[in-house]
Amino acid sequence: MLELKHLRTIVAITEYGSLVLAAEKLFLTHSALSHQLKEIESRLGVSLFIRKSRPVRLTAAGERLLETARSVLPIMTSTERDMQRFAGGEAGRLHIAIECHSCFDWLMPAINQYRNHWKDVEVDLSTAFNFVPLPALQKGRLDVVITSEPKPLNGIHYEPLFRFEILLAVANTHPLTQLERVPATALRNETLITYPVDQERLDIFTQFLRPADVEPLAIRTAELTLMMVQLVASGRGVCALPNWALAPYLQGGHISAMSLGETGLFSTLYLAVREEQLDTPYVREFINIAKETCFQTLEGINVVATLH
Amino acid sequence: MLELKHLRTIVAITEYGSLVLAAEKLFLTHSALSHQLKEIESRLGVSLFIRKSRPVRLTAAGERLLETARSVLPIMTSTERDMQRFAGGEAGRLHIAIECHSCFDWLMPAINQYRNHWKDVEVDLSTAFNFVPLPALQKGRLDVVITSEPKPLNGIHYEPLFRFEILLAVANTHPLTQLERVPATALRNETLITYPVDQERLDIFTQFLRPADVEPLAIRTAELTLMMVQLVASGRGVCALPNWALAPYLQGGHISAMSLGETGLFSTLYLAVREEQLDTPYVREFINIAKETCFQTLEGINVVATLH
DNA sequence: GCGTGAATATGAATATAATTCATTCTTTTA
DNA sequence: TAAAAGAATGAATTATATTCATATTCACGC
Repeated sequence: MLELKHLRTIVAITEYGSLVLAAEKLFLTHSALSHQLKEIESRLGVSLFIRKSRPVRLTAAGERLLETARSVLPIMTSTERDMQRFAGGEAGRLHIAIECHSCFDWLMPAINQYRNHWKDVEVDLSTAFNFVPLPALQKGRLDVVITSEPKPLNGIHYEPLFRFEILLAVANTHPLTQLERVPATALRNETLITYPVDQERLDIFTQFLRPADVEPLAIRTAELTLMMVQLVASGRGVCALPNWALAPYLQGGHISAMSLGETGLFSTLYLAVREEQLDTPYVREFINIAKETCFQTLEGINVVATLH
Repeated sequence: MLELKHLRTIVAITEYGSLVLAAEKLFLTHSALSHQLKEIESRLGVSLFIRKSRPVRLTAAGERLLETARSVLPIMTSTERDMQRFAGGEAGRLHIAIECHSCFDWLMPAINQYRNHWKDVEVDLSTAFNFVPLPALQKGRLDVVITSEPKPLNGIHYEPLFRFEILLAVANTHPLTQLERVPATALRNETLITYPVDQERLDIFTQFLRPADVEPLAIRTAELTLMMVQLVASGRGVCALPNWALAPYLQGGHISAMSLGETGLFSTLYLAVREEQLDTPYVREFINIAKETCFQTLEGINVVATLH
C-alpha cells in the first residue's frame, strides 16, 4: 500500500514546497506527481498536503508520514550502498571448513590477518570431521574447504596450497628407528593411532596400508595431535602425521619419525572454492593470504614445502 | 530501486523457506516471485538466496537485506495504522486561535480536559491579535477560531457558544455608578481603556460609540484584564468588558459595572471551523467540550449565559 | 472585485512494469 | 533412478504509472 516512492515524494514536496519543483527533482512531470499524490491520499483516506496555500503545507497526517520517511529512507540508502559493496566483492561471507586436524596451525594466523583487511566479510570456521564438506561447498552452505582430496566436482576449483610428506612417528626407543624407511608390513606389529574419522579419509590407509594389503595390529584414536604424540612417546603406538605437524615435537627430541615406503608418502593440501567465486575480490584475497601464510608457517618450522 | 515489496518478499521467503509457499502468502504465483527476485538480484548485482538447496538459504547480502526489512517493515506498518487513525478522525491537528483576550478563562480548562481524551490530537493555541484568523482557517493554517464576528465565509461553519453582555466597568466612587444604564454620550468625559487592538475589532466602538457618533475623552490600552481593572479601580479610566470577565472583580467589590445604552450591549461568541471538518470526530468532540466547559465556567461565576 | 500568470488537477492515451500461463529445468526423496 | 515438488523461463496478458493536452484553482496586482 504505502511504498517508498510515496515517502520520497513527501520529502521532495516538503523540501521544494511545490509539486512542480519536486516533480522536476524526481525526474517526473508534475502531472505524474499529482496523480500519485491523489492516489495515495484516497487510498489512505487522508489528505497529506493542503494545496490551497502556497507553498503547499503538510497536514498532521503528512507530518507523520514525513517523520517515517526521514527515518526509513536513510536506512534504505545505506542498505543499497551495502548491496553495492556485496556486488563489488568488498563484502561477503566466508564459511570455511577444514578436513585436516593439523591445519589450525597456519589457518588461524591466516584468518586473523585476513580479518584486519576485510572487515565486511563474515568469516566462520568449522571442522568437517563429521560431514562431507564438498557437496556443502557446491550448494553454497560453505564457501571454502581445505582438503587433501581434490575430487573433481562440477563447479569446484581446487587451489593447491602445498605438498608435504606424511611421516610415521614412533617412540625414540622404538626398534623401527633403526630403519631409514618403513615398509607397510612393519605395521603389522604396531598399534596405529589415528584421528577419530573414517579410514577412507586417512591417507595412511588409502595410499599406504591397503595397497600393500596390510592391517595394523590395533587401531586406537585420539582427538588432538598433542595427545597422539604423547601416546607415541610413551610407546603405546605409532601414528602417521604430516611433517609440519610433527616438526615441533621432532625438534624437541620427544619422538622420532621416518618416511613411509620406498618413495615416502606424500600428499597435497588444496583450498577448494566455487568456480563462480574465484574472481570475487574478497575470495581471491583469502586464497592469496592463505597461500602466503602457510608458506611462512612452514618455513618458520623448517620443513621443506614443495609447492605443487 | 529497492522497494518495500522486495523487503516483504525477502521476509516471506526466509519465513516459509520456499518460493511456492511465500508466493501463496503474498497472494502471488511462484512465477511472479521468481521473476521479481531475479529482477532485483540482477539490478543489485548480488544474489540474495541460494536456490540450489532446499529450503532456500540467504546469502550474506540477503541477510543484510533481511535485517533492513526487519527494521523498516514494522515502521511502515505502524505508519499505516496511524494513517488509519487520521482517516478515522481519531488523530489530527487542532490549531486554535482566539480573537478575544478574555477567552483563556474557559478555553484553558476546555483544552486540558480535551487533551486527556484525545492524546493523538496535536493541540496548539495562539492569539489572533495581530492577524486576521478567518482566512487562515479557510486555508487550513488554523483549524478552530474563537471569534465574536461570524463573517459569512465560504466553507466556514460558526458554532454559537454563548451570548453575553458587555458592561462598562467604573471605579466604585465614580459618578456614573448613580445611573442604571450608561448612554454613549456619557463617555465623552471619560478615558476609555481597551486591549491594544484595532478599534474595528472592539464592539464598544463598532456597536456603541460609533453609531452614536461619540468619541471618548482619551483612549489608553492595557494588555491584561487584571491591569485594566486595576486602572479602573484607581479611577484612571473606564473600560468595557464581558460580564463573565468582570464577574470576579464585581463579586470582590473592587469595581462597579453598568449596562451600556438602553438595551445593553450584547455579543455572541462563536467557534469557527471548516465545514469539511464538522463531522470529524476529534473536531466534533472539541466543539462539545468547548460548549460544556464555557457553560460550566459561566455558571461557576454566577453570570447568566444565554445560549444562542 | 477582476484579470493574469503560475501552480495544481483531471481525463484519455500511452508507456512501463508486474503478473500469469504454459513449459522446462533442477533438486529432493522414496 | 524415477517421481514429485520446487524453481526458472519466455511470451502473453493485465495492471500500474506516466505523459500529453486541457481545465481548474490560487496568489497577486490593479
